[in-house]
Amino acid sequence: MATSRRKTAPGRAAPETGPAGTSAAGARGSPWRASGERARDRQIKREAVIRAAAHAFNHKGYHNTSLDDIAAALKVSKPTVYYYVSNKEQLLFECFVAGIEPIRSAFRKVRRLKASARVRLQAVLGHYGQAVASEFGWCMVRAEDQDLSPVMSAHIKSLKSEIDQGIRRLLREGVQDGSIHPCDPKMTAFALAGALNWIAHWYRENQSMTGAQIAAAFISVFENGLIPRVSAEATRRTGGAVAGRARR
Amino acid sequence: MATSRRKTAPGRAAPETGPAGTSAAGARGSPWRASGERARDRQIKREAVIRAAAHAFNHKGYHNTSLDDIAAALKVSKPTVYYYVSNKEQLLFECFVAGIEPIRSAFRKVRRLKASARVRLQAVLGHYGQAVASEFGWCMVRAEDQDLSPVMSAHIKSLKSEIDQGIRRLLREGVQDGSIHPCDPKMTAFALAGALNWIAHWYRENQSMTGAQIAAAFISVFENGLIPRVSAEATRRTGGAVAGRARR
DNA sequence: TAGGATAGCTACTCACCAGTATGATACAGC
DNA sequence: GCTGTATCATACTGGTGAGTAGCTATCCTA
Repeated sequence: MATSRRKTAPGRAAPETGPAGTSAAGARGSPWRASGERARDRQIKREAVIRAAAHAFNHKGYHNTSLDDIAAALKVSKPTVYYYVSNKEQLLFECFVAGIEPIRSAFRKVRRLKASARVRLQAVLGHYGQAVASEFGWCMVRAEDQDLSPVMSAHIKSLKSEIDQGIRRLLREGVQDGSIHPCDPKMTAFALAGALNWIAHWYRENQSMTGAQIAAAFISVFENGLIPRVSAEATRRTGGAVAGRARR
Repeated sequence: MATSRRKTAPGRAAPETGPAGTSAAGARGSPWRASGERARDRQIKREAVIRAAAHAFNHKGYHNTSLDDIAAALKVSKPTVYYYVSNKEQLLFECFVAGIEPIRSAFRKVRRLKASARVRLQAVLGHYGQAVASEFGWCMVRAEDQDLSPVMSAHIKSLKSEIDQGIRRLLREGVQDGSIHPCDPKMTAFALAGALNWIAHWYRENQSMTGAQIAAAFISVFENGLIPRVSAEATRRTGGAVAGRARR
């Protein structure tokens, strides 16, 4: 607790979150090429550290993973890990960001689509499910406020909220354009996200289904609902643009 | 790791799981009444310990809660806590059991019902949701294999699996009796349980909705599905016993 | 009223682990 | 070859927290 923030190494201002966009000087044969290569090397190694951390957190949990474990997995020593990230918390945060980024990008992509809200939601949920089933899914889903400093916690909360609000918006739009059955957007968003988030608890690689397949199966459940449909096929084929005045 | 199990106090053979069944001699005015009262006292205190642990785990997480914290909350010292439970892991396990028991009991109750499988499932899920939103919900849902010894882990897994299988069975029965839309029972059970489990992540007491209300809202989402229903009301009123031959 | 069980406390031990001080090596640029 | 910076290791510190040793007090039974 009490967030013992350190002075983040005086010299090189740590790259922090950003993907350190190839720090100028590309690799076009210039005399600086070597230094550019170094920077790229560093970035690659940094990502390896984050990936190793995600893997370890995934399998043993955040608290049961020591930085020595992560270092050992990379066959380096602990200070080497600290050379690439400033502390354990930041490591979790980076994993979180790596996990959530694909979802944010899915929202952006979908925004350009000219389909019914339900179809757009479907696309987003598909990416969501895949992200949760990815290596970073666990970190994304399980990054607990409890384990993080207030600053990190707030940052993560806002990112999560962004996703939540995006889903709610699609739901509202769907109810309006008649492609989604009238519902409470808040509760429905919680139910959808919850089901998908939970994948991180039981899914492990090498399972019989891929993340995409699971997401598809879940979406089918969400869309149809438990109550039998008199004519599921017919309703399906209308592509969502059905009469939206279902009840009163 | 490596489970540094200690030798579990030689003297008093810890009560372990059993509810310490009122050690003979009831409480019917006999000279042993006092001792019976003592046993009851002990049981009450033990339950208070478990409840305090659940509360602390709930708010701060398992790893961020020390037994000193729990002791402090009860205004006793740490060894006193150890007087009632043998270790921290067992504490988590007891919380888990307390959380999952209502769900098991819901299955038992429902078994006697003479309704369609969907209605029975609905009842189970209602209790499930309420259990997850209870004080023990967090412990039930978040008891991680990673944090427990292999024995505990196996025990918990089997209890969880029992619930999962129960839901799948109701789904299969529902598809057969026509009260549930044809679906993959495994994936559907994962989706349903996942959505409900996730409640433990966001729900806190003093929220605007009660556990029962949330469960009801979720069930409505599950039942209707996202695709609009041509005649939701009509389908609803049939109480589930609709023509089961929806699609081939 | 002695003796044993019950219930609780203070004050420890011991292991683990995040994070660091310090120094060694490799390599780039001069 | 010389100097500064990047990269990594060994070996430490300091704090935290699970679990315990051993003592005290109280209550029950004989």
